[in-house]
Amino acid sequence: MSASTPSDEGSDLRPPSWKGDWNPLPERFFARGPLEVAPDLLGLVLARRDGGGVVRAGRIVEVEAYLGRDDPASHAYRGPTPRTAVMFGPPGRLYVYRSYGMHWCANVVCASDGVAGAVLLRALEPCAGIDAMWADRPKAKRPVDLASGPGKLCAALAIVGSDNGSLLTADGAGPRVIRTSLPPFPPASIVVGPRVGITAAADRPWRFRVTTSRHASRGDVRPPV
DNA sequence: CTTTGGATCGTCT
DNA sequence: GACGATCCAAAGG
Repeated sequence: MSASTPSDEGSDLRPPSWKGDWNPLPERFFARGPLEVAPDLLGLVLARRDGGGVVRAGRIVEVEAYLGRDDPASHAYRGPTPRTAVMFGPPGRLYVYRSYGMHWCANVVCASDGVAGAVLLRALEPCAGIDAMWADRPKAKRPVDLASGPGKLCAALAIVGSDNGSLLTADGAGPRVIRTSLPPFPPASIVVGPRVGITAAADRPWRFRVTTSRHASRGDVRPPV
């Protein structure tokens, strides 16, 4: 009809009905190049159970691929250092670093042992443990503020420096990447663009995000002049 | 809605 | 000593 219809995308108004599936992805999922792993992460769930049994979880809606020695924007570009050692280790771990002296950011380590590569987790659509997320994101005003950015995402899931190097493929508590019964995002809803917040190699289109989710971070870069 | 500037400190030069 | 893979509040349209 011609009458204005309210936008009923649905996934923004209510959290997706995650059924509590707990199937951590195996190491072979991560043992590929970051450019292959990054788009495959969209629609999967990042989850963690903390000591109190509270489960926090959210669908991944935005990521960025960071290569190793070939990528001037990567922390691994100039070779391993104490900070970046995890990126050069086996796949399926979490690489956590501190950003601007204040925030934590989390990456999934890819590729093979000895080869650096990672995917930065940039935004989640919260599914579970939302009360706990609000508690750890006191400055958030709207639900889309809870995890729409790499620093916010870590705060929402209580990811901190001591999670650096943790094994994503294990059973049990801790951060995990989980395949769920939620339907995947259709390929047409995934868009590719330049990475956010970098100066080196800023033209490489290695950011992947789900356009139909409003939980992705801002930062679509202006068109080139 | 957009733009701007400040916070804050580990890491590497 | 400089620089961030960021976030937020404030101010202007």
